[in-house]
Amino acid sequence: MAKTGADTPRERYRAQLREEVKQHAWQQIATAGASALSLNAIAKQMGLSGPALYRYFAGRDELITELVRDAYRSLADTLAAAADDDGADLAGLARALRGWALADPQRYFLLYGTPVPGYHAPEDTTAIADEIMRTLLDACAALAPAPADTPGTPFADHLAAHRDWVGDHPATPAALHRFLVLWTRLHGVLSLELAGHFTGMGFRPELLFEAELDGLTAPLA
Amino acid sequence: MAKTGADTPRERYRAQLREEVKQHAWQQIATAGASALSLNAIAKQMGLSGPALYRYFAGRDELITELVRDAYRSLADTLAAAADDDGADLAGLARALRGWALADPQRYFLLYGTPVPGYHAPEDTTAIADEIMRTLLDACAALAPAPADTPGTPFADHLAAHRDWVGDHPATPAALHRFLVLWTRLHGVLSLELAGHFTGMGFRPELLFEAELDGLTAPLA
DNA sequence: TGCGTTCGTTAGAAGTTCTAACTCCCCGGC
DNA sequence: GCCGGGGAGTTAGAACTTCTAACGAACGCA
Repeated sequence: MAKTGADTPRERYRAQLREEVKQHAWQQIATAGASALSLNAIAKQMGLSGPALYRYFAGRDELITELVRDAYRSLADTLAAAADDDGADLAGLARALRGWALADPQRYFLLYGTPVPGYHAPEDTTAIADEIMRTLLDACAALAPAPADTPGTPFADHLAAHRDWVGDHPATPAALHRFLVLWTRLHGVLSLELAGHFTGMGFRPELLFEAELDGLTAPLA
Repeated sequence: MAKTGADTPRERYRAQLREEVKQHAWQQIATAGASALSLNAIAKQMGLSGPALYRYFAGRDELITELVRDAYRSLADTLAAAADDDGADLAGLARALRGWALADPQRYFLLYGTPVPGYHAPEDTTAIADEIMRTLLDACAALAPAPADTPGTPFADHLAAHRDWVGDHPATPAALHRFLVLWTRLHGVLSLELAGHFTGMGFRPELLFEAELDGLTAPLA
């Protein structure tokens, strides 16, 4: 291997301290949001003084990038585990996504919330994001094994002509459409719920989530 | 009237300067996001020096609250105009919402994006938000005039028992369900599109939006 | 014309990110 | 076993931010 990481004791210490910083950062993000993340405050919490952390992170942006990477990784692993457990069952995946989002709303928002205008995610983080998409797409493709004879929706026809983004995935246009609908509908319910737009309305958001899920396992309208 | 506002020339000047500050703030938000909003930078742009703006806004939070209020007002007016033009046509309302969001994505995110953890919207802004919801709910209620005989979805049954939030609106549980589905699905597509999660995928997001809209005018699954 | 309100200013406190320079100690080679 | 290099942590400081306080000056109303 090229860079195993934990070679010398110094590198081990370095990795450990980086991990500790990230732990404090998550705690801070969960309580005050990503925009309120302060390297200074983290340093003070750890008993260090200000600029010490700049030995470990080039700046606030690199720390956030690292957090984004970890969050994507966590979600990808969670969904992969759910796919293994339930045999790529779509409802199981959706509920795993919901559980993951509810466990730490700010972490979900860090990935799928309001983007920071200047910030561009590095290549490797988008690769993990693609992995997440592929897990969901697999489940959609497995749901309707052979709908090649059905004509598909008009939007599916459009997708058939623009499927570069799926690479060599053997999903049918109908499966692609189902995946996009799955993604956007679940995100719609989840993000509004996490943002608190349903509070005070009295009804239970999880029932809306389940209702949307029921519609997604049935044929699309 | 109690406070007409533009009484004395001083008050007129005051209102005008407040408006000018907000204009610069929107410009700044559109390019760098809401979290990067700087009163100092706005003052410099206007040829004033730092603390001068504190005569007009108690602080950053009050400015943001004012912007939120204006954004809600703008969206409410846009939807109301669309409802008048198209006779409360649901598709027309949805397209008006989409157009409004695309015109200034950061403005949409300010209302429906990642919430600021510490911030709580004042009473009057939530009142305008309710007005927006009511416009959409009206269109949903008008779409299916008398479906009282149909049993409705399981989630609609749940809504029938928890409809305090609609006040005295005469919408059926099915209409409530349709409204929530409309809102969450449109927000799902819109927010992911505005956040750039579809860029690089090649397909046209507006077709996905229209496809979801087609499903919403038909009976729910 | 004069007085008071309000405006805009500068000064300054407390916070942030981040750079620069300095000390100190630990680890590895000899 | 020692001794030098490099990494760790420190303080100082620049350039920002929000926001308060105190000051002069200008404007408007009576």
